[in-house]
Amino acid sequence: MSDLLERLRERGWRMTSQRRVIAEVLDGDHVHLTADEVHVRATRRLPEISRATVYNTLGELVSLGEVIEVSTDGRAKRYDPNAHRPHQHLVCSGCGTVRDVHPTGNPVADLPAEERFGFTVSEAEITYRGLCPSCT
Amino acid sequence: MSDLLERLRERGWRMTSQRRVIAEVLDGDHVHLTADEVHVRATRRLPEISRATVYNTLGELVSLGEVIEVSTDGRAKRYDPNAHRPHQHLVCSGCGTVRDVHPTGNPVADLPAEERFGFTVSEAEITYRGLCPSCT
DNA sequence: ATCCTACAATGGACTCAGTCCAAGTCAAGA
DNA sequence: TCTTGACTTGGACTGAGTCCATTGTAGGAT
Repeated sequence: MSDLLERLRERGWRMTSQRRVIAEVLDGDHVHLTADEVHVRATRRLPEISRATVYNTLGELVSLGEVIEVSTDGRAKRYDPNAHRPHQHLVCSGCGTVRDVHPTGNPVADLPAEERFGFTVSEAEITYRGLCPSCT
Repeated sequence: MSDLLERLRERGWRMTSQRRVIAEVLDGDHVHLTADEVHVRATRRLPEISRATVYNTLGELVSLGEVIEVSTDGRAKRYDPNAHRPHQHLVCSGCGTVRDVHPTGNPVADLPAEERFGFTVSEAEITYRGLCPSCT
């Protein structure tokens, strides 16, 4: 994740302790935290960080393309730092766990022209649902 | 949609004017209204219908499997009465218009075993995004 | 036709996720 | 080390949805 900090600095981001902590919290694979979870974890390292800053920073990371916003359940949005390798999501209907997955094929190609209603289709977002080993 | 009312009556639904109006509002193809939009339209026919009733009724229709809940944008959920023919959604990134679409192939099959993390995968929900003819 | 009652509707308070803003703070270039 | 504009803060606010005590009523029983 330090390469993330590097990239951000190169783009002229002012590096504050808040932003550093948020970037650290988002480090790892299969990380899909809500803004609130990010806030809780960030607070453990930097007690006075505010909710507004967490929302601001996550929003910036999303517009910079460094983090992806995922809504798997219609409730709080989740933030996925694995933005540089295209992937889809597998969600457990029992406990809500989310995993990054890589289906075969090109999903957009599976939508025939006569089903496109004249749209220019650029992207397909897939949410697989099922039960994880411990919820089965 | 009268067949919907029929099915509901058979399942022992008490038929009230509120429920009838909500079912009528949801009639049609490519209908993807938010709860609030349903409420506004229902109010035109039955001025004193309450928000709570709209939410209750939509929730019941969803648990009965007569309506599908769709969250295309992480904001308000949308309600799709086309529940008896499996389909996916194509959303315009410009204006938010939603169309029901039918991709070829079986999306669940495109997720290889080694990408399933031991989950029992039962379903795949696809959101295609792009620009509609008038937003292009 | 009327009565009964369990199921349904109501509206207002409440929660949860997220946004907005005016005021204070501070990173980093001069 | 000074300066300044970008960043942070907390609290008020919004939008979507839930909860609940009270009131109303569909539809079976009489």
